[in-house]
Amino acid sequence: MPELPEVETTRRGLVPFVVNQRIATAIVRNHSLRLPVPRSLPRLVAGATIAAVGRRGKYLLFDCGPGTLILHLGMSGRLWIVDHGTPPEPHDHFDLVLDSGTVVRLRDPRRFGLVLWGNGDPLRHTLLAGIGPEPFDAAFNGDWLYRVTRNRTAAIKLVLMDGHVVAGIGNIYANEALFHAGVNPRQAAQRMGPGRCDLLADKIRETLELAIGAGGSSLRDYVGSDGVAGSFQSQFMVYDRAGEPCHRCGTPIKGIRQGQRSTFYCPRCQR
DNA sequence: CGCCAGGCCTGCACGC
DNA sequence: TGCGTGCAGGCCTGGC
Repeated sequence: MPELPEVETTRRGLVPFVVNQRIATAIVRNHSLRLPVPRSLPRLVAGATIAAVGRRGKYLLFDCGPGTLILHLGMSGRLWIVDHGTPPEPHDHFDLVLDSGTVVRLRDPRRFGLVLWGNGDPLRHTLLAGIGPEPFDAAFNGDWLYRVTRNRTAAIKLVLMDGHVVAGIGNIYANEALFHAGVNPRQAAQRMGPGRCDLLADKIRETLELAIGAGGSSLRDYVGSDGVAGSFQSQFMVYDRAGEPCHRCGTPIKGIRQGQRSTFYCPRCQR
């Protein structure tokens, strides 16, 4: 599901509908997400005005003044805008009802998502405190990547997907960024030299930027909050292309398993 | 039927 | 004894 580009697309789609809007109430139809939705949530958000919608990694942060509504879309979560009175469908677990008559609705069939409340600085919340630098932050660069990969014997792809190393990169964009950097996903992280770390950091940013520009990738469940499907999947170079010819050199794309996840790469372009 | 799917936390075993 | 590390398992539904 949604990785950084999809969450960022969602965030941008929500902003015009929710910023400076007052929350009338919240409706929790199913408390059993990856962690229980707090029983007190409706009481906490009712009457608050949403000052901003932020993002940290794949977490969405609704700034409600003294506290923050924290949402994570998990694997199959989708957040979008419906009119007040729109009947909920199966897996519509959570509504944020605004005074304006707009409803922010969470649908998440697999229920790996999260709806939480954070008091004070949301970045100090246990689940957010340890997240690595944002890819578009100055703190994320080749130097950082070089530093955090020292002594890491794990494959570079697994390290990229570790949220403590860099925020927001999941399976799709790890695969895609490694292709664009010409790095073999099985490469031991510690064997990446400074030059390759620089290149990889650049390609991560580039890949994510392009995906955000395309409104993210629409696979299975994901559609942007404006209801418009993203189109970046048409630009996938390797993801889900096992056996198909590399767009650059024609060599069949390889599909392997790493850490119980699917990896795709071009054995010729990625060394 | 079994396997796979965009995430990520926890717990365990291991080596230093 | 403690740490970093790296796996496996778990949470769920739906599609093939």
